[in-house]
Amino acid sequence: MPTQRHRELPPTWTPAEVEGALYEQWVAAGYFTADATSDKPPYSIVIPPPNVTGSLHIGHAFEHSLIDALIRRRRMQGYETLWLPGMDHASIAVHALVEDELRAEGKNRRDMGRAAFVDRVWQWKAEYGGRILAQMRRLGDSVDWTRERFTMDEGLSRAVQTQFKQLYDDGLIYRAERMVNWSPKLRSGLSDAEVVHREVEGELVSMRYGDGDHSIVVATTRVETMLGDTAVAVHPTDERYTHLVGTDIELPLTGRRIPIIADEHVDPEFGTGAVKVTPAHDPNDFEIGQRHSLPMLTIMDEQARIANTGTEFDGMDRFEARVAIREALRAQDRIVAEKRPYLHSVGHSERSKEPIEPRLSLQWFVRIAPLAKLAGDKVRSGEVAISPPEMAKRYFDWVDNLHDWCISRQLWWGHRIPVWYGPNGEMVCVGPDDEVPTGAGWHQDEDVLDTWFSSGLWPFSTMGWPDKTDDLAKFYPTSVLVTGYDILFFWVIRMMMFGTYAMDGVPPFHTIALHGMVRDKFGKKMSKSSGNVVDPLEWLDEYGADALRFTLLRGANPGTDVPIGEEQVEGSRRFGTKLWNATRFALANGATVDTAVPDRADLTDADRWILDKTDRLVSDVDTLFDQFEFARLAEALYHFTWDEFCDWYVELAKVQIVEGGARADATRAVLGHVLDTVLRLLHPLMPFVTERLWTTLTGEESLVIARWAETTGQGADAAAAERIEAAQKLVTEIRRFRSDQGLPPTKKVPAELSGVDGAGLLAHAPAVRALTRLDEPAADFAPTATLEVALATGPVTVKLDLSGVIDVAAERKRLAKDLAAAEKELAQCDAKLGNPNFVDKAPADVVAKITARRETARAEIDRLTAQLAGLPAA
RNA sequence: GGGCGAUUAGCUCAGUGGGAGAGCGCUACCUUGACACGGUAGAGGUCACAGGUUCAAUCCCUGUAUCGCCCACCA
Repeated sequence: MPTQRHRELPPTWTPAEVEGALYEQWVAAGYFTADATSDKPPYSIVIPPPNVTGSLHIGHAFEHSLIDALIRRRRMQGYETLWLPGMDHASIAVHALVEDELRAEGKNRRDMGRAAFVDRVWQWKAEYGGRILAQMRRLGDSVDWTRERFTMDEGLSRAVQTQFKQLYDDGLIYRAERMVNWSPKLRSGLSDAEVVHREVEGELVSMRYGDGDHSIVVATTRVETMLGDTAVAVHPTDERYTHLVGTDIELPLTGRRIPIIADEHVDPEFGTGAVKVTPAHDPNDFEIGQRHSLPMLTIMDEQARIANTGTEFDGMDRFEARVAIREALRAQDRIVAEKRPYLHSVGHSERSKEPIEPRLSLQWFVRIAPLAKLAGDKVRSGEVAISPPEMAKRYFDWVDNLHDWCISRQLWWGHRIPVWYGPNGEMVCVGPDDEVPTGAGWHQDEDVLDTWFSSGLWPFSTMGWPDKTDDLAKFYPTSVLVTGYDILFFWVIRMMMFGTYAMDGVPPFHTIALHGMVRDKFGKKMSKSSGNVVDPLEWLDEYGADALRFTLLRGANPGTDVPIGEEQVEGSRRFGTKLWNATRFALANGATVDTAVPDRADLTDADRWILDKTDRLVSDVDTLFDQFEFARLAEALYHFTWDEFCDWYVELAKVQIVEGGARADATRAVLGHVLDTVLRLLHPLMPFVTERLWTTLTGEESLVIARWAETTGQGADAAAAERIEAAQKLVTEIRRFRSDQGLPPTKKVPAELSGVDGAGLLAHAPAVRALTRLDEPAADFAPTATLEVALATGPVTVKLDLSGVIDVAAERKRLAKDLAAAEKELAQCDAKLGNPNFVDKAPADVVAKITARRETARAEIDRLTAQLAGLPAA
């Protein structure tokens, strides 16, 4: 820890050198674990899980940059903070990874046994946790990952069991035979959210049931399901089929007879207007089946092979059977039409990729309606805020349209459903403290719970719930959830429902802050197939954590995606370099925080101007932080540092320091104060480089535990600011003239300034001369060129001795351009002011402003015209 | 099929009912005592298109086109 002041910085910096072992020092010093006693409210953030691959994903680098910035600021403000690391479904994903690993090794987990499997999972987790830890540290994440609960499974099981039992006892969990999304590969049911729909080229086959007059044509994309048909449905008002409704028809290949029924669901416009009904293998048909009490024939086993139909097709895979049955029907001359390829949307398993098969099975469900209402109302009432607010619409879309949630999974790992079945059909839901029924014939349900069931408990299970812990009392509900909009449905809604339900109606967050996804530099989605995926570890090596973090934050507009490319990271590193060099300059010139900034009376215009800008920066950054406007606050800091502080104040300060004495001392104090402030403000965004610069500047222990920046309360000096802006304009105009005249920037030119006093810039003349390389006129001064500049505070004339002929053409071009601009301005103003409606209806201040602009434009035109006329003929 | 969002400089994106912005890229000049990972100056845009509201529209409304995202059980 730097305990004594080292006032010099090396002339160059490398991020790696600066970052070095800083993080380890912070951890060792206990900065991240110190349990501050504070009068401020506690501040907690729920964070999503790291990537399941165990390496830092760019999306997580992004998310953690946001979260860490929020946390660091709050800590500097004196809040007691807590991260709730989101390791839950990552942890469960580890199970899946291990399972994949075993499969690759050709091992069967059932042979291996549950205990050995779990051992393997632990091994994996240890390695995985270590990797994540190392990477988050490199990023500078100030979460105390050493407190990470890789061993939390036990506590989580208790929470899961408690919640299940409570829901069960309240009648919100039920078991039912329902149509579920079935993955034949995983041999498990899936929730709606785990199913992705994709356009595929299938076939639409029309086939004739029955014979002669008593026949009907139906179409399907899944011919094989016809074996399970138990009806044909038509629309009740469809006159083509009225005579058939109520009769039976022969179902080919099976010898069964099925009824023709009328149901509103059928669209008479589509196809033939007749639909085959397979209640056990199609969600719509299931509903029709229920309405009409149709038999529900399951014709496939859990691997989607045809089974129990008593036909030759038994044992065939569904896709095999699709062809075989189609051909069998063709042989009977029943195929009426075929459309191939037929583009339609088919649900696929997100994890195992194959088409899902709707399947009738006995599953556990959560009754969603009452929970969803709770979750929706909390946002509707404003108790929970969503940022950006536009995203609330999407939230309501979801929450208001949820179906009951199938929570049972036929997987091998996960939290098992805490229900026991007895030998005589008993069914007992067991709470965490209940006796497990023993004795012959008792067994636990084999299914496990959907990952999102336990994830939904995250904001409070991590704090020790169901026990009434101190953490829970202090940090629940959490201050903010920071997560991507892509996970709104999966995770956020479930946490909202479960949190509100389990915690006596108190929703789990005050604010849900949604961010977008990281895209490549062209705004395209990153994907392995496009080859545009970036590895944040490479950028971390090349440019450092500060540059990576700043880049990500700078792109983070609430709720929108973040394009990021190497050029931007380079730019961020350049910003770090700029900050480094500016601080180095300031220190070399004695910038200090040891002496207070003098009273306004002893400050120059430039001092007052930059101090006011600094104050405004502090309040702007605070406001933007509160609104999660990371991009804008990063931009504000970048702009202030580079364009206001470095480009102007530092240049003006050089002149003031040369002056020496009290003026120089005051300047050193101002430089010190501004840098101190801006480093504090930048710390949450670029923790390493700011730490190094700030400790050098102040000699204090660490910026991590420093107080957040505050305003001076000096207030603005509008007149000083106006003079500075006038001086800036004067400087820019002179530089422009010099550039147009082809004068090298470094060449010193004798010049006479007049009108400076009248423009209130007398005190700034030395600075103007220094910034424009204009020397005082000597005795033999013989001006060859004249430049007139109209400033808000008055006109200034600059006469220069160019010791030669001026470039008249360039000068004419410049003046002509200015003249054209002024004329355009005048025309616009005239048009407005010539319109009586404008003068009558526009607000007085607007009219006054336009009038003033017209006068300025007129004066400019007169001046420029005269100057042009005064130029020697070309 | 439904919903949402976008369309602003070569690229990626901010922004506002009254004078078009940033970063990168580009042009010219400059190794000036913090910084060439730099400085200075500059070029570049009928703010997608068509209507409407308004004294005034890039901004508000309607429609069109293109793109993107989310949702959806049409056989």
